[in-house]
Amino acid sequence: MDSRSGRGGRPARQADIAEAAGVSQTTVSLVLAGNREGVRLSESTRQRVLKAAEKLGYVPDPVATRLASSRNHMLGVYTFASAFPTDVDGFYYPILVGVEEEAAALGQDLVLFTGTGGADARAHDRTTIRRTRITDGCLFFGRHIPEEPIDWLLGSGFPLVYIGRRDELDGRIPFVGVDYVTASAAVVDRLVAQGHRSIRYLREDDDAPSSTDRETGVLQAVRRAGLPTAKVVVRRAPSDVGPSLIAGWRRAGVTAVIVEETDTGSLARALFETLDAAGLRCPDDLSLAVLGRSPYRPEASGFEVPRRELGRRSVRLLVDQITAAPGERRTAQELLPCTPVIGNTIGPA
Amino acid sequence: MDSRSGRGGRPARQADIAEAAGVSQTTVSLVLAGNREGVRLSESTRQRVLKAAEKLGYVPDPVATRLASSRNHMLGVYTFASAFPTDVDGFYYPILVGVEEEAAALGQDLVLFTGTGGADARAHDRTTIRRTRITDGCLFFGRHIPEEPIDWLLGSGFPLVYIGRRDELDGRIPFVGVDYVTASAAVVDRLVAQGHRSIRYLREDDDAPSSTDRETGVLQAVRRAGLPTAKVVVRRAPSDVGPSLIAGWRRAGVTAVIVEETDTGSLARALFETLDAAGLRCPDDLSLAVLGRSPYRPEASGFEVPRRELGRRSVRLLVDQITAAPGERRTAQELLPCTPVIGNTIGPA
DNA sequence: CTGAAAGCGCTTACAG
DNA sequence: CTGAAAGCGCTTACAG
Repeated sequence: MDSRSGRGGRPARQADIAEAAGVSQTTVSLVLAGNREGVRLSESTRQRVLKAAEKLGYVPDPVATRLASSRNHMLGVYTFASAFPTDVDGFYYPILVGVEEEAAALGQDLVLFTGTGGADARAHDRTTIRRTRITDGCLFFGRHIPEEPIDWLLGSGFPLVYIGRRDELDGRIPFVGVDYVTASAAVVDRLVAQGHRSIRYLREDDDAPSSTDRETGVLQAVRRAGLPTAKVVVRRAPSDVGPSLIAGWRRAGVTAVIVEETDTGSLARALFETLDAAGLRCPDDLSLAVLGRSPYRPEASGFEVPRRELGRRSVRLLVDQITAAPGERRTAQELLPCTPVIGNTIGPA
Repeated sequence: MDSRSGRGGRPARQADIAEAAGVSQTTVSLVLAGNREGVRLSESTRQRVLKAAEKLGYVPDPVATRLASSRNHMLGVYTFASAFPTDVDGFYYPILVGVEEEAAALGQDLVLFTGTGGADARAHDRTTIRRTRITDGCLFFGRHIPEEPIDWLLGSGFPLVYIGRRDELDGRIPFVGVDYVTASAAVVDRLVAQGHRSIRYLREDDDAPSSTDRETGVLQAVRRAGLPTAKVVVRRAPSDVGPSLIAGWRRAGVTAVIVEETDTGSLARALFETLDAAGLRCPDDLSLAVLGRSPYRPEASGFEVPRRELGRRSVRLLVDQITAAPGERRTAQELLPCTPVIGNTIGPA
């Protein structure tokens, strides 16, 4: 049995222990903090304090601890995506799973910053973003990034890691990204090896790094194959993907189409639906490759983004940043390789 | 342009604003807190303070706010389940989605308490659980509940809501649960209406309320139908579900089997696999009903647990508890109805 | 080896 | 209408 609390039914504090053990509150703090170097306490005092703490059912107040010291073993997760990953089929969910796994493994709690009302109504301003400072460090993600508040956070020395490559702010943003360039080039290589000479790459009309990198990889490989790059890249909003686009390609002798699958997922989907509606089958009528795996056609050829690993590594990098001495903290940026997906939509030209 | 911070590059505090505006820090706090009743401030002071705050890019420190006051608009999520919902197919994920949606709608951030290392190694003791107090209130879930720390939290007046019905601690635990009794009885009614007279109910050998309630509903309906209840309930560990069990039922003339789908999901799965292995088809050879929807056989007849709604309502109840005056806070307990699933595994006896 | 004091950044009576 | 002071529960120099 224990008394379960300090005076008045509230949870016991260090002061209650101090009183019970006949020592100062400072001493209690010292004892409970464990063996900090340079501090020596008599064994008898230690025991008395420990016993009193046990008896009173003492548990440190995490809020006070955080205010007075610096670490609280909480990591933030903040998203600039239009929808927080509440969607079961969402692009972000596997990333979150990885984040959660690694956080648990490293003994960190997670704070999901969702509280600003509807995702759309949300202003990613400084006030909103500064709330992340309640944590030891924060993970950010989303296709686009508001530079000002991130700059501000970074400038204040707050540890953060972006999930996804970022080149804003003179490359000062630490991130764990995906090597879309290499993966995308490999897809083109595969098509070329199958004899395809007239290829189109359908991409979103939106310049997030993940899209830009895919395009870079595609063009690199096209050039390397000695093919003309002029008409390869086709920018389209999902709503502008229709029968006439496909018909035009076929007239031009196009034999393979590549499409990107991003966090919005709608462009690839629009293409699949248009192909289906036109009665075209892949790879019989046309070879198809997807840069990233689509839930609507998981068997398509292309590559898979290591989303879970992305989450895990981001957490590890963030914890590294938090742990590193502020002086020696360098901008850490890493890229993860994608896994090729053989699939069944690429055939000979 | 603004100076972005107080002196020395650190984020601005109220004291910095006070200095800049030539008022006291108290006044700054008063102004920024908005219109608290009984406090009147001259418009000119207000404006000066607001202007200075804006200029310095002031954002309140949530930790300090929480320590000094009581609310910080963060809700906790804590699980006693053996696995935190990191599993994509996990039972808990839809609940979490509901929690997140509603939290966002109500302007609350979410803290996921995952940080105690591996789920199994985790000791749900007071120290671990008290960390939830960093939030305004916390959601708990999992089949089993360690009474002592929950009692302790409850006793300290900390708002909490259990996701799932609970009758421990003399019914003092607020919860949002599922009406398994009614839903399970309805399933039996359906079987009886189809002429089934010899029914077996396969359940886990584990007494969580969700299992107990299903059994209660099943037995209620069996009794109501004037059928013997003696042999209806069969308790089995998933590993003990095999061909001999099924063979025995068939010899005994059993025409319908009901199985529960819980958060572990393994018992229903074991049954499906055994039926498949035995080459039995439902409803041709045997009618089958699942109490809860299984990802392994979503088309099975039975009912669907309103998991997303469970999450949403839990958040609402929790926020109600937080908002209510401590005195008038009553134990709030509610049960949600399940959605019947017609399915294709029930046929005439 | 131990304690008194200041401080983390706020809120909240309590005075004027 | 505004300010000085105490307090939330800790940690961390700084003295002894």
